Amino acid sequence: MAHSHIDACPGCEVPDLAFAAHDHAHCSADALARAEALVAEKGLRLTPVRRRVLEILLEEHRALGAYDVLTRLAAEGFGNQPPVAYRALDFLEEQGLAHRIRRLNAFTACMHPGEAHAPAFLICRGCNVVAEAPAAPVMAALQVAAGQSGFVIERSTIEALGLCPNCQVAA
Amino acid sequence: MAHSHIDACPGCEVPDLAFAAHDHAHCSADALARAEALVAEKGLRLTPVRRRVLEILLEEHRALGAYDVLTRLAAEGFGNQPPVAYRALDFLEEQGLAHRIRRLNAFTACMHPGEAHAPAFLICRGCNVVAEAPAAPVMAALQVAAGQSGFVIERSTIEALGLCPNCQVAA
DNA sequence: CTTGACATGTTATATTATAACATTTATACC
DNA sequence: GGTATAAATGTTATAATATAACATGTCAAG
Ligand SMILES: [Zn+2]
Ligand SMILES: [Zn+2]
Ligand SMILES: [Zn+2]
Ligand SMILES: [Zn+2]
Repeated sequence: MAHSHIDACPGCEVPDLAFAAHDHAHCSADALARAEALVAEKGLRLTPVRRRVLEILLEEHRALGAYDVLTRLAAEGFGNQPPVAYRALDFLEEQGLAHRIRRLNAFTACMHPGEAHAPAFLICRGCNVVAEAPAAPVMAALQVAAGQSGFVIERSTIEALGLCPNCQVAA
Repeated sequence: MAHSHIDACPGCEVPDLAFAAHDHAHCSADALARAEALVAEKGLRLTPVRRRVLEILLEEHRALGAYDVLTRLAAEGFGNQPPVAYRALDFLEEQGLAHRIRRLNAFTACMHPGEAHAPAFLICRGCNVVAEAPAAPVMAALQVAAGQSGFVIERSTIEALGLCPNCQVAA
């Protein structure tokens, strides 16, 4: 690889910078490479459909609906029925390579697959960009709130809707 | 009212106790009374459908799908088409009398309407109970995470899926 | 009592998601 | 290589969730 990914890497290691101008080709290529490594390591297969769906999601810091993905797949000669898209998306989500954004009924690529992370998302209603934010403190606070009633958290959904810096200026 | 609601009131003022045995008739009656007061104060109308939908949601600490609500309404002589349920649910949500649980595509009554609160939800996958948890610290942490990238939060979704104390024992 | 705003009823359709089964493709073993 | 096995994909059909658009009804103000 061209450089260390332990260090800051706009739009990739510091995903909040999804809102800022950055070398997105790098984001995308890097996430794909990590995904391939991760899947190989687990003895799983990043088949053509799965890989293509991931590439499509990686094109932008946005979330795509399953049917948007399906349209793209169909145009490229893959199956054109919903399960084709849903199965690939489900696989990617299970492997932590994509995330479901519940507020949007849509999916977005994970920009740092392999790193243990409980994701929190910032969704801009102006430009539709979706960014992953550092969620450890948020999760910790949620654990505390849950723990007070003896509730054990298994999965959590943390999504914030609002305006990114650019879109605040525009408004 | 029978007692002060500033003090602790299981299942109502301390909604995490939705998981515990409590006087739920009290929960329900109190939330409904508050809702009526709140709506009157705003010069809005808690019409028969809206009121009935709220009552239905208040029956249990669970979330109901719009079509579940619709079935109930239809059986009681209200309209039997989706907009009847969705409009009432949307009204209740806008007025803070009900909350949408995105993970479940369902709606749950707010157990302390009128109090300013950014809701966080604990969803038990064993018994399907949904509890509101104190979310201020969670929101604060999320604000910090968002603020670092200049993102301004307008609305947020915080939902945790897991097991309540009872269901942990059962498992 | 009429007007205007709000609420409800109704028809139709859009959007999102899954069940069930057939077919193909890749892997494991001989 | 050739078969058994598992995994993935394709396909048909349908379920579940949600909204657009317009007609009708209700209510309170003037
Ligand atoms: Zn990028
Ligand atoms: Zn934006
Ligand atoms: Zn209760
Ligand atoms: Zn439970």
